[in-house]
Amino acid sequence: MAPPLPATFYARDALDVAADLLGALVTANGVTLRITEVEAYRFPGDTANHARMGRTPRNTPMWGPPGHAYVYLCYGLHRMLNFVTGPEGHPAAVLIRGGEPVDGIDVFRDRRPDGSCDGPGKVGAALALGTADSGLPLSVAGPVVVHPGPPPSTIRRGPRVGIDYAAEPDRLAPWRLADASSAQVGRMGWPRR
DNA sequence: AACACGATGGACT
DNA sequence: GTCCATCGTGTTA
Repeated sequence: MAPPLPATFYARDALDVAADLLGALVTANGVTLRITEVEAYRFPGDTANHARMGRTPRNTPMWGPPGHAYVYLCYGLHRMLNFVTGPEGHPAAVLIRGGEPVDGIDVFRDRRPDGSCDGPGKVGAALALGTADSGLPLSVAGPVVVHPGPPPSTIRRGPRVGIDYAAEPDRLAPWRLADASSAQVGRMGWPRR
């Protein structure tokens, strides 16, 4: 198998990294997903970014070097997986919003009985992630690893979802990207095809 | 110390 | 479409 994506892969603008992550393979706790949907959270000037108010205990991994996981608890229930991007001290990240299971299907089926993995909370569940995984590197053997994978033939772009608190123009910025031909993509919020 | 709320998902009308 | 579970986190006092 090809080596994991190196830290230099992540050391770029989050939007560029997001596009190149579509098709990549993320492995954790016995399941591998081919990434089908992502969202970029940029810096500076992105009022949807968790780091918009500065450094806090939760978002500390975002301020560290690229190529690390940022996992946080949402609504007290869902663990959301992000990949830290950009140089150290630049708190940007890509949220992994969907994936197709390509390995560990039996385990995946135990965690996602209906087979769907078309939302960030579902990705966290499918990979059995916890906040203890926040800050771990992605480019070396460990609990969470990312390998290159076959890119989509067509990328769909639309505004990010669940960020009504953000100011214009961030709220409408088309920084949500997906494999246009995958079924493991959230249905809501896309512009007309 | 109190409090409001969320980068959601599942159930239900 | 609506409702709401569930709790860590950040902000405010």
